[in-house]
Amino acid sequence: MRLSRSFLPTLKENPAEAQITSHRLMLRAGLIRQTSAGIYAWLPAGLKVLRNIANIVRAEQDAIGAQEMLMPTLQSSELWKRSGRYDAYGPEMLRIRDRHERDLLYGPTNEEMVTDLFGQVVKSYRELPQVLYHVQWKFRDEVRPRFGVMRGREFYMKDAYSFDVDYDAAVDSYRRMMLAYLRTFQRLGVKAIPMVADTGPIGGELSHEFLVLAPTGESGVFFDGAFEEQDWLSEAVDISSRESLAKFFARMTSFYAATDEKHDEAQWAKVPPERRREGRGIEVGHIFHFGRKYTESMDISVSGPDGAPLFPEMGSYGIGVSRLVAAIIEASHDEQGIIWPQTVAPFAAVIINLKNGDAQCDEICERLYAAAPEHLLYDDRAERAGVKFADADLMGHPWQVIVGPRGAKAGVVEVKNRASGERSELPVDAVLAHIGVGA
RNA sequence: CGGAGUGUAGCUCAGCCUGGUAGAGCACUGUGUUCGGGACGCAGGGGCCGGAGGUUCGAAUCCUCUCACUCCGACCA
Repeated sequence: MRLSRSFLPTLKENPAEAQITSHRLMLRAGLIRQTSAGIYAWLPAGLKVLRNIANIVRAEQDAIGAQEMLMPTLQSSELWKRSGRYDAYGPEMLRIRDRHERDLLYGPTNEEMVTDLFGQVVKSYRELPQVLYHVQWKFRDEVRPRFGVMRGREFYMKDAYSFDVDYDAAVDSYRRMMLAYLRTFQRLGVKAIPMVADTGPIGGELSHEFLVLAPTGESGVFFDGAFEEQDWLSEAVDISSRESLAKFFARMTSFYAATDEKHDEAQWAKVPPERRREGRGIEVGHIFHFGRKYTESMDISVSGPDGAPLFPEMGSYGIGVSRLVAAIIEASHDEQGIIWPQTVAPFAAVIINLKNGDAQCDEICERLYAAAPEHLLYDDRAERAGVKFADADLMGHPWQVIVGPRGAKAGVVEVKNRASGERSELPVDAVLAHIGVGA
């Protein structure tokens, strides 16, 4: 993308309505614009981030055998009346009436819909397990939306639903999902710690929340520092083996981790002092098993081995994709702006042309940019160097490729790493390999 | 939903108390100088002062209603 032609409105000043860092930076870096209270338009760069996150989430869901589908945002009230939640949900649910006076709602979640669809299709226990997910916009009419997309009313979320033949199989599904989540967050470049959670109004036994560590988090967290050392991406787990899943889960849960609400001083005392970590966290994911709550209340069954109706055991698993954009920024920024992890950054690098119109600078920039225009932002604006540097830092591209007349004469450019601040001079031909872009 | 506030140029804000032809900085357009960390000069463009009523010779300013947004609290992926 050429910055001179882009719809990427960076702001020098802080918008008055933005209170927290991530909200300020998202507005200033041109990622979002508010259109109503708690409702945001995602501008091109913001959308790229949202998609990058969602695609990593998808890859890890697919890897454990979950199948992506897409359910609508608007749902019929009938489904919710069947589960009894139409009346139970309260004013957080946005209720809509169509021209035929039929009651609809903008979905805050999809248990009812997915269970109904499942029941229409799956007729035998032999077809289990099934894990279905989608990434879709949801709406909860928060009394008081705030903190930008962190607590918006409309939000983008991945939610998955598992259907299993019995409790033990449901636990397997739960553990597979746990592994997928650990891998997802690791790939997203954030530290997200699973904490035992309340099962809340939905009920159930197995439940974990994932909290991204950030100083501005809303919950206090206590956890074993050994967690930070784990590499879940190379963890060898055979997801088709109950034994292997159990072993992985036992190891994972052997590390202490709890929010302040669930904190247990006695257990905490057993963690070696040098490994005790206290901090704050932002909830970005939640997994839980809730059994037959919906299959029974909605009367959705399959034929069991003995021919009798069998009500599948369910679990549901959410990741707040839009909230993650803000959470990642809360966890990764400095005075100058955002510091994107490479995997989610809207652009892998920005090419800063320090002297537009200089034949050598232009030529080098164009050559570099042509290698991967979709992954590179080319700052070809007729701005002064300081403006370009400031915007580059603000937008948080992992790499800055700085092309100035001095280096151009010698055939070198400067490469700056946004996270470490490290700078190095490289021959033009070595740049793309260095930053991991292009062929 | 209780309490408190704010709506004036694209952004940040002044002007309102004490009514009298709408302002600043940044941004934008033209131009010249400048040019590796948010430059400077000159010349410009841009506002139904959130909306509707009212008071008044005259309303951004006073009064009433309304809409929107923000903050504090209770609530929350």
